Amino acid sequence: MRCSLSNQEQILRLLNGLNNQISPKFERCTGISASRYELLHQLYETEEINQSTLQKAVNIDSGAITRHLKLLEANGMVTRRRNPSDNRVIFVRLTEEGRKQIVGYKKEKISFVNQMLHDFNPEELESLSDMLNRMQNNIIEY
Amino acid sequence: MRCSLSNQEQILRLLNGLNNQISPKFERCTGISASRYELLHQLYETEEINQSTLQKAVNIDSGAITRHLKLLEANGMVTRRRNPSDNRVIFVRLTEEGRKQIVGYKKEKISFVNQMLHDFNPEELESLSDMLNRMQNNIIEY
DNA sequence: TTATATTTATTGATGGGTCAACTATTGAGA
DNA sequence: TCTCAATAGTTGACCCATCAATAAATATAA
Repeated sequence: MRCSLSNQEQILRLLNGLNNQISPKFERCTGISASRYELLHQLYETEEINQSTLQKAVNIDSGAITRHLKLLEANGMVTRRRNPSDNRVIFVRLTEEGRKQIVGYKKEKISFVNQMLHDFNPEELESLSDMLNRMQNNIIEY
Repeated sequence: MRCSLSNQEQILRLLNGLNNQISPKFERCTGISASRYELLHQLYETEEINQSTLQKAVNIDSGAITRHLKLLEANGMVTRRRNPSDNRVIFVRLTEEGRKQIVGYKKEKISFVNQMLHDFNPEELESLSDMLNRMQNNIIEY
């Protein structure tokens, strides 16, 4: 019944539950985790990028970025080199192999998303996207 | 720019990013993790409940339930006993101490959620809640 | 009854995330 | 110039989730 939960409180519960459901299913369907996919996708769109801007784009901790990239490098998906003019930063880029692989991942991702949102019309997608962004902004200072 | 991402694909990215943001912030503000809160809340609403129905309500793995409860039991928040008429199942209930504590958590949670959704009108909440549920249903078979 | 299947809970291995402490490099001001 | 602050990345400790393998109790069917 859950009658004692306000609509607002429900949202949080739904979000958390939904994410717990999505993560393993996404990975099963696509062969890659959602964060890892976003990371690769980000790399796919730019020639070369440093880790801290990558981190901001993907919304995970810099420690997590480091570990992802070390693994991807070991798997030959990515190469890294220091910025010669600033030895603190590291430039990351996809290898040829990596560029090929991500195409396959993208296909799987799209088909997963299509299923998940198959009954959403464009206005709903727009509105959902807007609301998610607003939530994120509303807690940005915490 | 992210021009190459369809609206549908964006949603998944937003959801993942949002959850990564929410989890630590929720915990900082309320003093408890979102899943743990839901678990306690569920217990708050029923006298006594067994772990497998608890698991379905909170949407996490049964292993996670076990570990949460062991910790909560160690902290004196819950008690557990076997069902005398079926020794496989374990009944869980809040202690008096637990009931007191959760009231405080609930206050913190509500204020967090109020901030996160402060600019949402009732129709939006309704619609958001509906869409999240639909997404969950759409991937239920995966 | 006895063998088999199902259900409930637990545990270990693994992966992904945070935070905080640390190193190394660069930048800026006295 | 020299010191101090800021920035980029790495690492270890920790939490929370999944999955797969297990144990124990019960249900089912031959």
